[in-house]
Amino acid sequence: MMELTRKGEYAIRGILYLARQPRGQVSLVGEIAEASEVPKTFLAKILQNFVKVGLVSSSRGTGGGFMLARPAEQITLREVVEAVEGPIMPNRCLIGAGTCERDVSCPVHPVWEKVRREIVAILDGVTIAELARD
Amino acid sequence: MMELTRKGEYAIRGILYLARQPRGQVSLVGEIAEASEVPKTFLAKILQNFVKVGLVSSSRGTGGGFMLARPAEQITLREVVEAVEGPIMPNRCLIGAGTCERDVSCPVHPVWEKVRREIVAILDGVTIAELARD
DNA sequence: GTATAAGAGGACAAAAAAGATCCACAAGGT
DNA sequence: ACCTTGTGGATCTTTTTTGTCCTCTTATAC
Repeated sequence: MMELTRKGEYAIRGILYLARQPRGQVSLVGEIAEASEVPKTFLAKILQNFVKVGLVSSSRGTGGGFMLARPAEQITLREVVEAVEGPIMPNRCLIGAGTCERDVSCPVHPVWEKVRREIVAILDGVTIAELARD
Repeated sequence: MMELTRKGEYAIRGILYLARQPRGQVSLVGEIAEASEVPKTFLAKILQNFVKVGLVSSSRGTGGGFMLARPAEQITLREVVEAVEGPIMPNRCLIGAGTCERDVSCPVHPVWEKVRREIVAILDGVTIAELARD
């Protein structure tokens, strides 16, 4: 239960690689993939997610590649995880058959909400910079 | 990411049904399934899990069925979830390709450990009795 | 002791999600 | 033009989730 997927793991590995490069240095998918031991084509998709949410910037053609779009100190672990896994959402909720659209008559709803907030708080409190300096 | 499965939801619904029955009253799978809107055969499996970990007791034959093995006040949400989903484990860990058997050289490990502890603490703090009284 | 009424356990099937790959295309550099 | 590198879509495989079925065991009732 409640497990980070491979995609999430790969995402973290990938962004840590970028965070460890000298400022302004671009890296190629292949290079990141090899160093992080992540399947190259899969990592390419992950990097696209990063670009889409503005965590990473990319450029094409010769001399192109990827680099962080902001300093690693300003990227939280939560952003990285959510970029590839979507919003943290431990519930989906129960009781009766209802889709449980917001608490009404669902006793467990508040518990999951609390869990969500805690996880978010923890992940928001960790920056990629901290993690990158091992 | 980090989502409770249907099985977990069904498990909670099922045990809440049992918790709402008068002390000593046994319930049939079919009855619990219908009231909780859970597929009967699937619920049967879930109840087996409960029996295996000692949360619920069962008896066969005429007049048989299921009932809580202990008062609902002494059953935590965590026990229910773990009975069907296994231990709460948000990581599986990263960095390099290693299986990451315990922290050595894995910067994110402590973060997942913290997440795990928080979730466990929250779920341990909620009893089925509380949830059952709606 | 035979019929009946449960749950137990295993095998299996369908559907969904995760994990991974490929290819045609776009954009930038030489 | 041609090469290099990312983009986006389609597709494929594997694993996990979700769900069913069938046979066996245990217990009660007649």
